[in-house]
Amino acid sequence: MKKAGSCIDCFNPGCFIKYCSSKWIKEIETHKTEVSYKKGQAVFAAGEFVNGLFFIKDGQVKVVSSGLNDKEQIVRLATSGHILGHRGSNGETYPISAVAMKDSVVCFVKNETISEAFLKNPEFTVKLMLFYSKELRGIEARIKYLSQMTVREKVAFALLYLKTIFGYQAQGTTNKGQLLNVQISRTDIAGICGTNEEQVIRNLSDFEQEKLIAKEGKKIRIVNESTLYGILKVYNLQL
Amino acid sequence: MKKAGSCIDCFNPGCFIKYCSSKWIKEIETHKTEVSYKKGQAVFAAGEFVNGLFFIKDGQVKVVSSGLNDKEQIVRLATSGHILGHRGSNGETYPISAVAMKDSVVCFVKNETISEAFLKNPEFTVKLMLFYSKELRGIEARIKYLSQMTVREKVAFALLYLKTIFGYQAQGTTNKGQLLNVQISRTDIAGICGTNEEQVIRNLSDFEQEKLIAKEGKKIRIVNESTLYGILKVYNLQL
DNA sequence: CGTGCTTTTGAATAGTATCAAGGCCGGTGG
DNA sequence: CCACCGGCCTTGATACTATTCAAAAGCACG
Repeated sequence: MKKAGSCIDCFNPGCFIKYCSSKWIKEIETHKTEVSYKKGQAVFAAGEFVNGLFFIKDGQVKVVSSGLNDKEQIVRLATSGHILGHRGSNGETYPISAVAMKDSVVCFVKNETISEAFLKNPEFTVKLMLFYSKELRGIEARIKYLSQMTVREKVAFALLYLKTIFGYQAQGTTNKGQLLNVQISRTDIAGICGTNEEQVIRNLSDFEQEKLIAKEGKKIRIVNESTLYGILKVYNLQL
Repeated sequence: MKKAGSCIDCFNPGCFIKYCSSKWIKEIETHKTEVSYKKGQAVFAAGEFVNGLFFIKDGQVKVVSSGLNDKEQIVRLATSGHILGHRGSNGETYPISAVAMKDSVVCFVKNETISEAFLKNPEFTVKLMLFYSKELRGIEARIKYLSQMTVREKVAFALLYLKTIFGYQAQGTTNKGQLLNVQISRTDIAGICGTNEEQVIRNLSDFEQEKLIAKEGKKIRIVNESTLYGILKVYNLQL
């Protein structure tokens, strides 16, 4: 952990702190901490006290909810510019955990600072509110897919969800599709789908045979995105 | 639809509008509309344009997402004091629908008014933001239950969710438990669970035999709430 | 006393989870 | 350099759970 650099010079264009007044950006700068996490490390864990708000400066994080016999459900995925851990006020504890999916840098602003910033920077607060409402919309779509889709559909959905959050690799584009910009285990994909490793593998193999995807090293190439969407068209989802 | 009465005199203690300055409460009063909906009527429907924000003054509303062959998933339940329909800005359309579960009164404030109110009333905005973050927490719990629970567990969860949102009837208390303050069809319970009518009925029948609940007219009496919670204890949920 | 709607029960089917076993690959140590 | 180990990935067989289909009973309403 270290005292962080300037927020004004921060390379992350999506960070909400930018919507504060310049006076308040400086205020937050002096009070925030910046922490680096290795792949697999927890940014926070279920049961810990909520002491503030996390802003992902650079990285990929999964928000997981550990349920029955170690089976973990991925509640949402987050990347640079996203917010983590604002789920209630001081004294409450996290109901879920956040784990780095690759080496990540996260800024932390403690409750007292952030609460005052909310009251003094309405535009900042509104942006954050809109972020939450967007998150809600996304998670409502996921509610539907978890409850009504077949496993095949869920796996297709998970791939498109990964694309929505993390996008494609710039250098991964060929005439045979695009490479997902994330390295994720079958178990974690199962965690997104609410199923198990084996089912994910079976369906990925099916997709590969149908030439919808290709496995490329540790990453997945989306060969035929529109057909993948087609699998889900009856749900008319808005990712 | 009619021009509404005073917000200051409003009997609904949970309404967020109360957090505005008195000047702004009057401003909102003059710009809002108050609409009554009959049971089964839509407050808004998927595909309509988002023009503002709904505040439930008095009633019970289900937010539904219609999916595969008319099977509808209940994304969340809302009651007096809750907010509906703030899922994006002007020009976007609702991805979901909101339907009155009983005769309800809902106040509507259009986008221009509410956006300005946000910027001028920081306390109001913060309260709303916290409401959304609380909603997120709730829906994240539901993600887990939809993906990992058995149907039996889901039905138990649905009953406790109904209790959390709508509570018990004041006059429904006896030494044999308490009456849920809502009239809901088996199909709608199935919509909460993400299963079908038949499974709900089978499990409700099981619960009745086990003396956890009792069917009383069109309503359900929770006879043994703690055992119902016990069914879900492995998930250590926070409702 | 039908008519239509919700609820209930049963039986057949399809889909999914679980269990078991083997393959692949990168790293480590002899 | 090769053999071994452990992690992740893959496949197949089996058991189970949930869905679907069908049919009938209960109930409110005109």
